[in-house]
Amino acid sequence: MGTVGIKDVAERAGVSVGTVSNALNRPGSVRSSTRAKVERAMVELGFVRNESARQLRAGKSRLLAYVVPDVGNPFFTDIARGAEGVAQAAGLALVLCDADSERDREDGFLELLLEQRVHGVLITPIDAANPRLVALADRGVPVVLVDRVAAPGDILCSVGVDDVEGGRLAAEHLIAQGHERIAFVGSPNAMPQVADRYRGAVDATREGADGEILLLDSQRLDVESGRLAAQRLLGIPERRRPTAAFCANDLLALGMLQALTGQGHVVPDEIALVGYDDIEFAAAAAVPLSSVRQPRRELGRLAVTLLLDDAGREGGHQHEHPVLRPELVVRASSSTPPLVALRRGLP
Amino acid sequence: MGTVGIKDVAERAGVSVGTVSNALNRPGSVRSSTRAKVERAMVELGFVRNESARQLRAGKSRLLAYVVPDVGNPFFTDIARGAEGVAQAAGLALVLCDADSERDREDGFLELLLEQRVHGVLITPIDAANPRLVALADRGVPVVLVDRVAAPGDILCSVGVDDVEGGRLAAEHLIAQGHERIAFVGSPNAMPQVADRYRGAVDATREGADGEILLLDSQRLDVESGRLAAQRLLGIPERRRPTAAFCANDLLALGMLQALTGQGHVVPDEIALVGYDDIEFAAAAAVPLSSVRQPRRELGRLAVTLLLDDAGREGGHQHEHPVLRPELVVRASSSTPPLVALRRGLP
DNA sequence: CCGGAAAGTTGAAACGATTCAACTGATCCC
DNA sequence: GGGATCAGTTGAATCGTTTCAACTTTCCGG
Repeated sequence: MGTVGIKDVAERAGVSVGTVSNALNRPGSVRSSTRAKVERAMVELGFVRNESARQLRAGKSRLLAYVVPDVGNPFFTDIARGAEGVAQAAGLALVLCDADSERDREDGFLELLLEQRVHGVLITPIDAANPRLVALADRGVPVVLVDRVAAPGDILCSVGVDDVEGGRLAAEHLIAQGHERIAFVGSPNAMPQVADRYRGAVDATREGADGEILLLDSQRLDVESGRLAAQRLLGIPERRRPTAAFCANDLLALGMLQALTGQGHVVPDEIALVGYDDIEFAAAAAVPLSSVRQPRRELGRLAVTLLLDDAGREGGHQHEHPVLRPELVVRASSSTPPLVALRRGLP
Repeated sequence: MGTVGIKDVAERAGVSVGTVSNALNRPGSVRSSTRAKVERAMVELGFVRNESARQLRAGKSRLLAYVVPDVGNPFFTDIARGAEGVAQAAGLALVLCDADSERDREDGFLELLLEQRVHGVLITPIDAANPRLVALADRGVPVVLVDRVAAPGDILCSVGVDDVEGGRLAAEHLIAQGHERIAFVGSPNAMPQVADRYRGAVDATREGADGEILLLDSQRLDVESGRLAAQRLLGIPERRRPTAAFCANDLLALGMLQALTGQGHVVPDEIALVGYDDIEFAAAAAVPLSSVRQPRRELGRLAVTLLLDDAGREGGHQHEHPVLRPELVVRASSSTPPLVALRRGLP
């Protein structure tokens, strides 16, 4: 009574295996009375199609994978949500692979996915220069880099958000609120995304003329690092201390917020904060956090769309690199209250 | 130049396909000089094993899936982290499937996983009575229910946390802090986990004699619902208003915290808060949140361990239903400050 | 240097679904 | 009635790997 195959169904229904297969894949081409017989047999025997066998013949599976560096970060799960919708509409299932910030895991997944002959791979790579990515593409598995602005030599599709613009938006906003000394919290050297945000902020202060940016380097982008950054900020003598901080992501900003208010400093009066990503918890903070919102779901949707296009064409697929625009969401953490504004001589 | 198969490798290396397969799966049984030849051929041709074909023969894949109701909830991703470790050690890869709280999606994934003949399925089901779960197990796919305390008729493995105990811990703590009117925020009717937490809290007040519980029903367990619950709480005349709220999860508690402080109410002086799950953002809130911590990673590890045990035995596998103990983490949101304690006549 | 055990290698037969050219009957029209 | 057409149906070949009984080679003690 091992497993029920198409053959058992055929026998039971008194037809050939070809007919069962047709009933399954091209129902229209089978006389309805026959189809009924087959369907009944399938139910009676509890038949479940063996996807491995189908794949073996088809050469491709119906799985789409999104390899993320950290499933714990709501930013990525939101992208996944967006991607899932489009994937499902195309008859593909999206599964998530969590590399947990480890290259080895990421490599392990890529290897597995290649062996599985998955339909396609979305990935926010720990290192976009990983040769496995190109190897995958060479073997005919469409790959799309997610949350990545194309670099010159890129030969893969990618979707990204204009982080320079995002950094600029945040800094311009803070300057408009009257801040002249602004801290940037993050690690521009570790991640290109962060480098861009930093650059955008620096550009804005250059143009604004009377702003300056202080870099508070923070290797990791998590809540704990935010708390530490707050300590360092408070260690600066008050005369020279920045009156605002722009954080490379919301986790950092939340950490700072906690440390600052925990020590009696009022946000935004003493120190204004702007985060990045606009995760759900940003709005839910005790002092709702201003943040640069990335169109996450759109990013996911777009990524799958590109991937399907790539998979669709035979060979000649032009790789694309769309870049979306971020948007500043202003909340209490950076809205200068009237009194403070007056003190700073703002309109 | 289509795809490179084991046959091409065999030809190139001047051996038979059987030998290539052996070199791949039982390297010890192949003379090392032969193995070297084979390996070289594989590299030269860029051979990648076709997992579908292997599966077809083996009857089972090396994929483990965890079907979650909501990847956006850090609680589940932490469980996944725990699970991943054990899975990897066993040579299996764990993928996440996000049902997004929709039954149809969940069903879709289960169907797919069955067709893929996955090695096993972990699931935190939207509805544990879903017949597909048992169907899966009947077809020989090990299934483990996660975050589920076994109900009498259960014929699947499960791992859970004692939510009655968790509810009790939270309520006892609040009572010890001098609170006599306590609100429970959540939807005991929709989810058994929440029902248990509620029951534990009610039990505690019964025994504590001078406590009482007010149920603030909230269908969903997200931040937005928490904000709404806060409104309803504040709508109660102050004389009769609870002085503490125990929320069915941290998202609710964070929502309440935001709404309360946003309207000038001081937590914990006026209203104390306790959440559930102890997600990372709980500690990072502006008023750090007390919460009942569930051993999430341990839950994940245990689930995979059970699953592997189930998969290992031939037929006679005793289903197990371990239940772990939660732990209360007290932070500022429910620590009665000295002055208030004095007013309430506490030691 | 022989016999036999051990080690290494071979190749054909699975695994289960899909495909497709060939076949079978109907149906229709002149 | 004969030929053409068409809708359904058939079953053998195929996908790429694993398995395993049979075979060959190597090794060793006597």
